This record gives sequence, C-alpha cells and structure tokens, in this order.
Amino acid sequence: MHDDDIANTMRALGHPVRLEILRILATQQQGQCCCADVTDSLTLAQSTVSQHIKVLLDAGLIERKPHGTRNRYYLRHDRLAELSSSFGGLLKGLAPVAANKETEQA
Amino acid sequence: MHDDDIANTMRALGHPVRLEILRILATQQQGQCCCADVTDSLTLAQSTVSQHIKVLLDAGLIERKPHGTRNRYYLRHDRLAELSSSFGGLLKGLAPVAANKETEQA
DNA sequence: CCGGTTGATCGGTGAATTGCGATGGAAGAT
DNA sequence: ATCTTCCATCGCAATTCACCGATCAACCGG
Repeated sequence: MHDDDIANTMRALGHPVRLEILRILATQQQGQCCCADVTDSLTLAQSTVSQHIKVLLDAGLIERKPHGTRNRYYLRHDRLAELSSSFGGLLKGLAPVAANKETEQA
Repeated sequence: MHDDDIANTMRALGHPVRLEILRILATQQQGQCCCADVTDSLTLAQSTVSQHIKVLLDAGLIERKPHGTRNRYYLRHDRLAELSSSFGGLLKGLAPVAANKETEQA
C-alpha cells in the first residue's frame, strides 16, 4: 500500500459517521446489513447514508452484494487487516530510528 | 479516544502530503526539523506547507517548539502510540463477533 | 400489470479544504 | 537601528465534501 492509498483509506475513515457505519455493519451477525438498517440507526437522510457507503465502498473497506430487492453490505475483513498492517508499517516508519527493529511484512 | 477524535486524527492523516511531512520529520535525527526543511523537500509553497503543519499540529500529531528565529517540529510519538492503540481497538471492534466459529468461508 | 419498497444517483447549497502569493511580526545578524 | 531570514497568517480562487430532497431503475407481491 502506498502513501496515496493509505491517505485515501484514512480519509474514508476520517468521518465519524463512516466509522459508525462500519461499526453497525460489524454488529450484524454474519455482517449482513442493508442500507435501510444503517439509515435507521443514523439520523441522516438515506441519500446521505448511501453516499457515505459509497465512500467506504470506493475505499474497499466494505463490499456490496445485491440480494433480491435490497443490497447487503459486508465488512471486508481482509482489507481491514491489510490496512492494519499498512498502518502499522507507517507508524513503524515514523518511529525513532534507534528503536527501529526488523519486523517488516506486507 | 472517541469516534470523533479518531475520525479527526484520521482525517489529518488522510492526505499524502501530510503523511510525507510526518515522514520527513521522522527522518531528521532527534526529530528536529523546521518548516524550511519540510518546504525544501516538497514542491509546495511555504504557506501551503505551513497550513498542512497546522493541521497536524491541531490533530496533536506533532509539536512546535520555537527555537530562536525558527520553529522546530517534533513528532509526538506518544500521540502516535495512542492513535495506534485506538485504531487497534477500532479494528478489534469491527472484527467478527466472537460468539462464532472462526473457520468460516466467504 | 400495478403498487410498494429499496437504494443508487442526480442536482443543488453551503461549508470546508487545498493551493497560492502577499503581508507582517519576531528574532538574529550587521 | 537596519537588514535579513523564518514562517504563521491573511485574503482569494478552485475544488471537494456533507447533506438534502427528488428521481428512477430494479425487484417483489398481489
């Protein structure tokens, strides 16, 4: 993951509503959840929620699966893990040189 | 750290230039570095760099210390660590609910 | 076929962000 | 005192963001 990608993902996470949406998705068993569920849990218009979802979608943090008349959204745990790793790498890169160890992984 | 704080910090990190600035700060020995150093390493106007620095400052990710005629900037490793912890907590909160078996297939 | 529901997308508004050059104050040098 | 360097801050333009209501395609149940 490059700077731009990390920055992109960070920006997607850089909004409390989006964080909340991720949490809502995580709360559903199996992670299945449709837009209406999210909208019900927030005090925002459906179009706004849909827009936030799109941001998360574009950032690759969630996944959309059409299911009949509604869409289901899933957390992408793989990408979350990847982000975690990239973020860890970023922080390690920022750590003082003296404390730098050799624990790199991609 | 609350959602809003995390989101705030994330947004501060959500720009490649800001990530680069952090990296530049980390590269200097002792972490000391002034605005001119950063500006030299980037192809942006000094005022723009100063603005980005302010964002990082407001997010508490770096620290300013006046030093004679110039200011020195330091990475706030403590806050970075705190962020790391909060971020880890966030990801853990997003992880699949533990009341399930782990061997599931997508 | 028709009515209901879901939800992505469009158009618009206001606020925030990103970038710039210019200004000006503070501190060291002369 | 003056000159110079550093850089935070102030406008200013352009772009993006957040939010909304309205619309419209897709799907399901009669």
